[in-house]
Amino acid sequence: MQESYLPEQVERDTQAYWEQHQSFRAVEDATKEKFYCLAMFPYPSGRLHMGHVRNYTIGDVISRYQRMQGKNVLQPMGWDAFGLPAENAAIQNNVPPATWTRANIDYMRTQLKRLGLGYDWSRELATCNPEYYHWEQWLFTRLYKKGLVYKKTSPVNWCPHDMTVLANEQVVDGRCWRCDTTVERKDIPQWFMKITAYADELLDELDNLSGWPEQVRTMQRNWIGRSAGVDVVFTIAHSGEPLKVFTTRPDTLLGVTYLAVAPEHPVAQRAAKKYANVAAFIHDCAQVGTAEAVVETMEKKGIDTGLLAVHPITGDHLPIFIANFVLMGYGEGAVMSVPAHDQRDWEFARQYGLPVRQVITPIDATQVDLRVRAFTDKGVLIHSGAFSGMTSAQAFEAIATHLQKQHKGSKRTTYRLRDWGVSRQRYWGAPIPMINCKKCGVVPVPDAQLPVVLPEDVKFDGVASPIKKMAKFYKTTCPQCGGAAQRETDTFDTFMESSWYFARFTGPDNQRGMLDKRADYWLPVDQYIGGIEHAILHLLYARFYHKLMRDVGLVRSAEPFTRLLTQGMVVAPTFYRETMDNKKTYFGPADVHENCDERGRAVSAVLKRDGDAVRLGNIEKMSKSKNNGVDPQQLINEYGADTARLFIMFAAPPEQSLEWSDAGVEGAFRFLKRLWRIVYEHVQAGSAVAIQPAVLTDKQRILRRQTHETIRKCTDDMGRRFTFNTAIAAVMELLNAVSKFDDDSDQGRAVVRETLAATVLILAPIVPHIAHQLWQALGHDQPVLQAAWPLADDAAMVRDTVEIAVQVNGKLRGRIQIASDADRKQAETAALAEENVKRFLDGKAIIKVIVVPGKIVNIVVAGP
RNA sequence: GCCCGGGUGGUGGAAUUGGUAGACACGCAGGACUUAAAAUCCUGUGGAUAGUAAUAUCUGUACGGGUUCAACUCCCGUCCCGGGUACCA
Repeated sequence: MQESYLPEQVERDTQAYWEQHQSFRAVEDATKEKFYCLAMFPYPSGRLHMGHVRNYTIGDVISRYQRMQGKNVLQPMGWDAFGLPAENAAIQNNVPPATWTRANIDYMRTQLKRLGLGYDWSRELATCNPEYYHWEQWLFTRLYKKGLVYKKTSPVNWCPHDMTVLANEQVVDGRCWRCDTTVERKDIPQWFMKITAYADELLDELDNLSGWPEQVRTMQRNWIGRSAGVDVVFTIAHSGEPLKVFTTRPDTLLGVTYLAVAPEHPVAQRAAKKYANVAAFIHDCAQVGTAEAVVETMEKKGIDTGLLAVHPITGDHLPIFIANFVLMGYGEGAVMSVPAHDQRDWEFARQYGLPVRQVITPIDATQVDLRVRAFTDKGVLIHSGAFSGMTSAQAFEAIATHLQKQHKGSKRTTYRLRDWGVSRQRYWGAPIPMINCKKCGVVPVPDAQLPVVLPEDVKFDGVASPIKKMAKFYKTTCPQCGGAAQRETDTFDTFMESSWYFARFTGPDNQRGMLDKRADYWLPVDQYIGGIEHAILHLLYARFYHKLMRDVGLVRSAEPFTRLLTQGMVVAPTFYRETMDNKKTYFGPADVHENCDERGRAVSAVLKRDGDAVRLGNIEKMSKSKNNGVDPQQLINEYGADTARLFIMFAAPPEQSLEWSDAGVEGAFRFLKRLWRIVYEHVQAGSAVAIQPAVLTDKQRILRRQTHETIRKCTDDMGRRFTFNTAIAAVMELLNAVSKFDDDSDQGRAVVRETLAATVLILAPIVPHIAHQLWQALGHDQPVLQAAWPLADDAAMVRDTVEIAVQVNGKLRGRIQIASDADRKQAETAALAEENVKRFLDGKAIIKVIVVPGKIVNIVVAGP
């Protein structure tokens, strides 16, 4: 054993050992309990950042911990390789997205290997490979035949200057990020998957996902947003045409004072033909992107169409407005407005001088002032004819029934969840396997012609997808009639690939099918780990996809991920400069020098390169687009992978977001050096005998007790709570105790040997390289990788006395030592006898005494 | 706007079921070792007051209220920060 800790050498040797022994190769074995541990695969952006290090270290720690519990562990890794950044790089640097992406993968793979992550690399996959997306295309054509896939028009962000579709990220303050042109909404035909057909199951199954954080389940519930409501049919005066709206508050129907329709609604279009100002308003409404956050925060505007609607119950004539916040395609594209009982309607009515008609009054009959705001709670109906006096709940049923009888409405369950639009007008994605034939219409590509391979040798001569102009790609023959036909040139949303990769890892070499029986050995994933930013979209799509695969007979389970750990983001400051045309250029934290105030907060910053000021942005998740990722490479080069892993795990519990700072890395490194030295000095002094518990001295017993208490705590922290930071802290305390323990006797050394062995075993999942070496040094023939997790011995943890706190009126006044088996009476007597406590009881009447065994005694006295 | 989180010393964080706030670590200060430095080791470290000191008292978990014998923890309200918001992944 080396005297000093040389991480580079330790890590090189250990990794060579793993490589040589194929230590992480996962093999299906029906006789062993399996554990499939998966961390969300990365987008190959170029280099790892600290968020990756955190994500993959957590996964590796859990994998290694489970392995020490005797499980047959699968931990794979792959690449979410399609996506927008590759196209941006292609446009900027004139390099094909495939080339750029594969180079990034190669570099990032070496970085992951350097971190010592125990992956079964034989299962590696990249979603941009035809062998992968082949099966996604295959499934899509199956779903088309099942009626779960359809085409409809839907709005996109359109840049009229670049003549291209923009992602929401490419729209900055309503303008194109490249040319600063105001973005427009434009309707184009796109493919959709019927996720709403699974809405009930996706919602109801959340109740059974007990291994998921409640927070994530709540977010998904709200996102799916099942609500009961009523379709209400108004009619347009004069023409008598129906105008359907949906409401979750039919009890307020008698309070409707106007209707509002989307600018794209046929009623609005008709009014536009008649009135120039209406046409201008509609044109105005389209000058905004499609993002919900933008639509919901923009100024609410409307215009009167001049048309009137007839109320289905009262027959009143109500104005029909066009409103910029009503969206075509969500629901009916038209809403009924009840200013008295909906805050947005109230504000709109006030702005345009529309009447406010109260029809609900609070149950407790308190006064409501509708001049101040809308009253949005449920209550009792007034001014509602035959329905007056009913509660909101009663009126819901009564009004729905009434409308149904009159054929003017019916009850309906709706979802906030919308069908999944999977078409992208981009190049770097999996081609949608559909053919458009003039004669036969849409025809799916037959199985024998799959995969539809994306041409990789392309040049970007503009910003548009090159395959849209590539006849070689899109010209084809119709599989049905044999005539000339065109391929779909749109590609899939990249969420398609990430929705089933977890399943493909069970058999990535399968050339004949999407999945095989290995899937049912490994699935579902026992532990999934990834950023909280994926709480809704990715995790919901993956759940949906899993059910789709189940329903075509590929898997048996209903849900893909049994337990979910959502790690908090690693966030970092952003720095940018703004040009005259509002374009922002972001600079990495490594290229910037921050000036801090006396409290350590950054107040200004300059670019190191030129010394000129840059602006401070928000502190955000590390990302390519904001250029605020911190590359772990320097850290690893300087201190080694174990220090990097230990530091990131010690910095905070995994679910908490973490503002990046490398202050404290030294501490992690110091700890490993200390551990190495203590083990070195211990083994240099010779071997150790077996512990004889009966003959131990008090000090020996105390150290041994702390060892076993630490094992117990760390087992809970690492196996159940996932609070690796507190497990590490407990091990640090244990090591502090060992260095204070000065006893060279045989039994003294035996106790130290046991403590050091436990320390190495507990740390093995976190710092596997140093643990591998130290385990050998402590005299074990088997590698630590094959060692079992240590067991806490109850007999070693027995305590004779415990310290408990004594409070008077809830304030701490003293501490007492009492026998650990003392009863309440004994604890109370001891507490009352404590000197400082007696001072506070002096001359006061004791009202009661609360005893919490093993914790606290609180004496409640009268008076001040 | 809406949905979901978070806010504790100079810093990262601990307090697991309502029961001793600040474990562990960083930083800082002082000391030991050294010709010196690095490394290492030891001691102290929320704020205030009193005391030579041991120690004691008051105060303190974003802010304002409340429940309770007892609140970082539960409830109501406010502010600030982060994530998502369906084409960033």
